[in-house]
Amino acid sequence: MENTAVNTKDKILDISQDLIQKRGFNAISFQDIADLVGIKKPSITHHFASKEVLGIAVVQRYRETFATALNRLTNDESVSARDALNFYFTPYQDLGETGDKICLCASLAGEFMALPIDMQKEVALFFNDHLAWLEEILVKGQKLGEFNFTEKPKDLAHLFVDALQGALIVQRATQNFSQLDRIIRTLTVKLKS
Amino acid sequence: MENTAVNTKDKILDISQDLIQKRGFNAISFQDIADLVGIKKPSITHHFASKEVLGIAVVQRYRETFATALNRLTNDESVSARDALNFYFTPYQDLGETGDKICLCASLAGEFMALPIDMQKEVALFFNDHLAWLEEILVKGQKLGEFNFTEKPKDLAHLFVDALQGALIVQRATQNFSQLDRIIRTLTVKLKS
DNA sequence: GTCTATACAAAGATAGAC
DNA sequence: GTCTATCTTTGTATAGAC
Repeated sequence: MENTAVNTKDKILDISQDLIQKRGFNAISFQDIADLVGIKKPSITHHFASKEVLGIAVVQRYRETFATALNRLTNDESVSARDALNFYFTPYQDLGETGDKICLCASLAGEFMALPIDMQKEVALFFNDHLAWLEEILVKGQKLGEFNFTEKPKDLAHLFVDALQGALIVQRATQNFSQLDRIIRTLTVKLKS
Repeated sequence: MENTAVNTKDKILDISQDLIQKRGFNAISFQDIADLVGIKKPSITHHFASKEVLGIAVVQRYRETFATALNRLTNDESVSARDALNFYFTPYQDLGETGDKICLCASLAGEFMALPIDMQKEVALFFNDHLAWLEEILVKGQKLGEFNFTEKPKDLAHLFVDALQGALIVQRATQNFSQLDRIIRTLTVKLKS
């Protein structure tokens, strides 16, 4: 999940993502992005034809970065279900520590009806990716005796995604930055085998 | 939680709230509001001096409406903890059924860093109100033997708020509209005494 | 209390020089 | 690939008539 761009195009993507996670898509402008990248406003157009095109690129990259990381975990037989789940929490924990950023897709989902349709599709894919991955991990962990729970795996996967995304949103607003860690503990305690 | 305004000022508040719940604060304009209210754009200024003033009024009213309803439940001795909790779910369920709206404060919290400071404060108060109320109800239900759970009431209150808010956000994006009801069931099953 | 008219700034986007 | 210059639209806000 590193963002250390060398070329301008990636810098634009990095800074746009950062700004959206802080303020949302509709509250940022080419001017904001250009200022932080260190170029002039119209130069962005050379890399991304429109704000919509830029927005789509940002979400797509974000979703694919997660998909790749999650698939790697699932395919690696040496990684236990519990380790995989713990690894899943780390990006949320990193976001929580920033104090001013939430998940890109939570930010976009908050203004969902004001998004271009192609951005909406990417956001939906992101959540569905995560729900499916979590369900798979929970089933795997249950089968191998790592987890012990009575809920349906699908319901528990929903609970995890909703609670984690909600926790980041709520804790940023309330400035109560221990909340995410507490939620993670509350969620995982129920998996004790 | 009814919104059937008779005067223009309340109509502006109602429509603004509705639009923010759908699209967020930064994505809406006086023009959008005026069109739906059926007046001209500058007429809004007569009722609310600025967009910020309007925004503050919308959140404040929203927060106070909830606070009043929740306090009524807490003060009414004839209402059991379980009934109070079930009543707490109904606004979320109503929102879930719209298919395109989320909690006003979740929408605002998603673009938190792009909000005027006084709107931020109102949003924070809203969440803290709900967290405190839920904790109180959980403690009460536990004492009276209505609920049976092992988590700390504060942690469970966090889980409820985060999961409910998260569920509305995620289900709107994924168009999977059974998710909120499933989350509510998942959450309440753990309270079975 | 609502309107028309307008001011002013900022938005996204394009053209064309370098 | 980045710039300056410019276009067009839209945003919030104000002035003043009715």
